[in-house]
Amino acid sequence: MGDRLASQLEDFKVGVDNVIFSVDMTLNRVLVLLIMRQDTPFLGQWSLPGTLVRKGESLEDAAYRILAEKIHVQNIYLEQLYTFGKPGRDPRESPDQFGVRYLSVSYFALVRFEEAKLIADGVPGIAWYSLDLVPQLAFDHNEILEYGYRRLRNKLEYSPIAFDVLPEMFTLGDIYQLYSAVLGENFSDYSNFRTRLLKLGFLSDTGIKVSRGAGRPASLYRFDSEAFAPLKDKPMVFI
Amino acid sequence: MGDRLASQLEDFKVGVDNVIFSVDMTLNRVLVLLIMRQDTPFLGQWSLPGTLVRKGESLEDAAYRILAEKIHVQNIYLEQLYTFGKPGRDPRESPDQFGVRYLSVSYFALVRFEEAKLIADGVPGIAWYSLDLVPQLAFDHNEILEYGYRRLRNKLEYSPIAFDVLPEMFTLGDIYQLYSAVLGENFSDYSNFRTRLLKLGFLSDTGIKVSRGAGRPASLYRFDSEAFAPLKDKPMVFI
DNA sequence: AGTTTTTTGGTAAATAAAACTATAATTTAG
DNA sequence: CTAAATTATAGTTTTATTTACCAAAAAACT
Repeated sequence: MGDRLASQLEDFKVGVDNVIFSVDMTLNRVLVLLIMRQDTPFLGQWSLPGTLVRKGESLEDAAYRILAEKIHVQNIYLEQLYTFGKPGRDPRESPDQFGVRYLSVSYFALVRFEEAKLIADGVPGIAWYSLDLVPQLAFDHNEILEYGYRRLRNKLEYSPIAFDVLPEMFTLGDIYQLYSAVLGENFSDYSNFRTRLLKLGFLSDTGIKVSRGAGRPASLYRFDSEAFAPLKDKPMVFI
Repeated sequence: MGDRLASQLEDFKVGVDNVIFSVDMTLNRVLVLLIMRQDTPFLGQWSLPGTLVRKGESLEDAAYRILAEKIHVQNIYLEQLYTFGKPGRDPRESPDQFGVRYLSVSYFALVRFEEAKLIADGVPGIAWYSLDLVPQLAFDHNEILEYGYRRLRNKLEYSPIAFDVLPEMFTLGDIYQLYSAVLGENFSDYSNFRTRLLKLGFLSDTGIKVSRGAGRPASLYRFDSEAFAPLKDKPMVFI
């Protein structure tokens, strides 16, 4: 930083776009939250929920603001994803509208499906889309979503983010289902997956048994954040 | 994106700051490139090499422009690191200078020390700093550097970035030295490190032997990018 | 009542990681 | 010039982990 010729510099508006994932355990689908745009450009088209950063607002604050505007939910996992800034990525950057660029700082978020109540106020549409049914999105949002999905897959392998989309209590089969849905079928043997997971030492058995259709009833487990805390920085493998 | 009240929105200048790492194999030190600032704010203080993004320039282009301005070098590894945008991170964001924010998109770069010729034109200072001797930097650059160093350590474990800082030809001992310098002493047994590395299958022995002081001469190896290409997306462990 | 389904708790074989040993080829010290 | 020290290389052995597979338990389904 420190160019002399201010006239050469670009002026930016900075947007924050969120890739908000969730999982519907009953239908076993990975979901992403989409908003139907009510403004030009791309009016009426589906897009990632986003906003332009306001005065005095940090990027993360802006990301949380969108989240709070669109869904009522307790637990939110949020981390920065990537920054997209290719010239021309936003049609508002028309050459006649002299020297305004639109940057998008994207954030990656996870919420629990059952806890998340969508807020439809003021937007013509808001919906959880199954990942395989996502339509053509506004701007470069398909690319951003793709980036977010890659992050989701990667982090599932070495980080306990699954427990931010799973319900508070879950069966080991639920976790396996989630991993299968994201990482593809037969990514690992179920029995081995179970033992590996339990050996990590931060899943506590509540003792409560639930029957889901046929088969022996399963134990409900809970993520024990106190048991996890000291392991936070140790490398661990989930798959 | 799509706020109605344009007056609430912040106007940004966007900067790109590079965390450029290298390694001096003879002294076995990890190095980062620093620039002495010739402009206010922080005039005369050391900082990461950066620039403000120009009209029509992509973020990555800006990152490459800095690199090209500061060092002559063939091979460059470059990837986006993180975006820093907390209000007040740049003193030029004074409340009187109405509503201008400074965002920094940081990039992570690796170059080969012997091949990299520093270009001191127009700056009062440019230097490779050993990581343990880095002074207080301008802006939030110490934080950015810390972030970059974490990325360096992480990527060394599962990605072949070592070969972007090592010379074209290197001994297995060189790699071990590099890993020791970054990851700390005795991170692994040398003998086991060797066999693990060779088993990955993309280091080719040139047959050339070199003597570095005492001891049996070592074979020079070379990173075989063709042998690596098909393994690119397979998970692999270096340490 | 018997079959199917799912959870659960295992074992055995294959692989990989960690610890360790020995030898080769050089430089350095005496 | 020779012995000692040093570093590279090539193993082996032991231990731990991963993978593949098996079987009983506890429920639903037919």
